[in-house]
Amino acid sequence: MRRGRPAPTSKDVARVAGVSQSTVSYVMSGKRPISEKTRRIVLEAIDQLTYEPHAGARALAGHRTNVVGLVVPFHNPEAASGLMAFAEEIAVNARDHDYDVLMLTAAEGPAGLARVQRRAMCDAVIVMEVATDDPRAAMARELEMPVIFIGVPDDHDGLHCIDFDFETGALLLVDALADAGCREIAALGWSEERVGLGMNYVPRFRASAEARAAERGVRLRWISAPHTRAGVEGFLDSVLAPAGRSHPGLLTVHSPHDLGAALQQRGLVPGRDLDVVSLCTDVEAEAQPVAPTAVSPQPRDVSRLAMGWLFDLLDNEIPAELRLVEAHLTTRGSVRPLG
Amino acid sequence: MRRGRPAPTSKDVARVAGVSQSTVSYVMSGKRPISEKTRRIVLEAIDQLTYEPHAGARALAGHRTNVVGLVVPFHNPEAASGLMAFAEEIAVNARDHDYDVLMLTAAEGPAGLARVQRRAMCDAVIVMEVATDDPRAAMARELEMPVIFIGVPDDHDGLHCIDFDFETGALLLVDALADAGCREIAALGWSEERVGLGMNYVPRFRASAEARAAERGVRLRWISAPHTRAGVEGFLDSVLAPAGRSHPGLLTVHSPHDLGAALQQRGLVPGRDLDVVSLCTDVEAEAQPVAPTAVSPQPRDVSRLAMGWLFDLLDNEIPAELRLVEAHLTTRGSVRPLG
DNA sequence: CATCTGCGTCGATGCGTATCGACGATGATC
DNA sequence: GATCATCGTCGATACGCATCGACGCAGATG
Repeated sequence: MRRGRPAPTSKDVARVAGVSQSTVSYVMSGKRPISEKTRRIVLEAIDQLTYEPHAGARALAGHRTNVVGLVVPFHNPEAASGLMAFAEEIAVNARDHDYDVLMLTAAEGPAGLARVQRRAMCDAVIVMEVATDDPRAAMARELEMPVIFIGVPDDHDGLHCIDFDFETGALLLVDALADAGCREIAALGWSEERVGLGMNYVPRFRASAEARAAERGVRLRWISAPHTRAGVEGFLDSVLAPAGRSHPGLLTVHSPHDLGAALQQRGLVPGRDLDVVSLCTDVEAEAQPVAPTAVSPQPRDVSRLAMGWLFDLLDNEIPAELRLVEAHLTTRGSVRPLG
Repeated sequence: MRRGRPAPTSKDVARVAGVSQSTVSYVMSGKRPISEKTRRIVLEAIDQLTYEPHAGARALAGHRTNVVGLVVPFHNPEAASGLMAFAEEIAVNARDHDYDVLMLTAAEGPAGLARVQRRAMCDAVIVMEVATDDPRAAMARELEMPVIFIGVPDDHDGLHCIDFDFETGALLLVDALADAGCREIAALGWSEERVGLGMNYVPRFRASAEARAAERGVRLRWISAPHTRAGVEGFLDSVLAPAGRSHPGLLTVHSPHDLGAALQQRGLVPGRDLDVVSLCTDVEAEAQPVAPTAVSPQPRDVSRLAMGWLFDLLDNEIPAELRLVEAHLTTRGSVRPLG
């Protein structure tokens, strides 16, 4: 950390290039035609001085910050790895468009959105982990800048929402087990703690799974248990108690690490002694002793699409809409082939 | 998202309050004495208009952005939960000082630091996961704004570095085992992948552990194995092969989840059949079947101290220095009491 | 009563960029 | 050869705030 010369300004560039400051500006923005010769001279001067425009001045004059706000949910070690992947994808996409990312915390609530708007700190905001009854929804409707919600509030009228297609994901998972001949499915859902946060995808996933199970004539039981070792053991006890009965299948959310261990200890191998499918990321799945056939709520896909949408919104007026990210089943052999 | 009136400016506040714009500015900054009466009138106007200063204009005129850059390392699912805790603490501390956080990715490298400096996007930067031979070190020395490194490059002359005191942590862990009467310690270190990234704490921790082991007359073996189920099994095989020998102790880094399961499967209970200590966060420790006595590389403490230091640096010229965060041993009963 | 000292406020200016209107030069058109 | 559109560039201005110098007014001092 040392004192150096002040950063070069566009005026400096203009002087070096022998043109006016406004010409430098037009070279950078391309908003007016510039002769090839002038353009080259200016670009050379920019290069030579390693000039970069002052972000504050640019925001002041141009009413654009080239920054997107990202409201990150904290206190969630369970999904931390997914969140990091999400944030990384956001950041990388932003840089590709010469945008930066301002990290905001969910702790600020709706007021945080109002703040960044009034202070003109960013051009748009992405809000992660939106709850069914999220107070930020009302605020988002009032804002003058685009807001994209990851997740779907009950009343999402007038909001730009995007989420993984948990409903189709549920269908795929139930079908995978039903196709293998399962007559009963035991499901280990999200932890109570997560459910309490009111995430919309919880009931959506569940309702969809139940509907499809009913269609297929399969009995589906949701078993409430914490994702701890003890919780998993309890889950297995209650599922496997009527042993050797009618071909049970397991459906788990987040593929708790202890489940693999608990099965192993009981000498049960998924794909041999029982069928297991999971809703979890590929990383989570591969970490299991026997990687489960699974649907992944593609965090990277969601954020990439969200960013694409966002940049579109910055330039064009697009009506509010709910977008879903396609669900795919990845077969990994934790389900017995039929017959 | 709707069109509304333009955001109020300090001039609007001045008009409402019946004072000049500069008076409004001085009320907000406190850099000149203001009578209590005027102050109240102005604050009321600010409140009434829900005025907030334009960040760009403020940065342009005041040469201060009230933003800190945070360079986040990605591609690290292993430590994702620790990183999130770290980032959260940074963000919360920043907001306490009316600062915001700009999220930068390590992918930009040293150029990223130069960029935010020249564009005047933040007043200081925190760099996470600094490697032994980090190219950002040289860049940091050239920058005119404070840079705090989390981690210690080999040549950290002229740099502000802070890190957990891994050396003392190693002493505490080795002592815990030696005090329990262990004559041999098998250590499972960081994954090869992590070591390849050149993190300074890896050799520091290891050398310190070895030195203390030698002092205590304990044999310390580092065993290289991936943190997978198979890797852990191999580790245990090579450690426990000469069964019932001379009271072996296990020292693990990051407390791989599979270790607890593998021990359980072999019918071995830490604190009864063998001694286990770990270098891992409290969250990781509590997630184990038998929570190990451990030293936690307090991510929250490190980031809190880093932010305190940073705000100090913004106001005062402080010579470069290496600061270490105190290590503590948390006893959890995975080590047999002596005798 | 004249002078001095602070305190509290105002006006003016600058920060670096984007953008608008103006204008000279160039080539096309009749 | 005169007229006209088009292209490329310039100068001036606005953006919203922080800061500096100036100034008026109070009370204190001789």
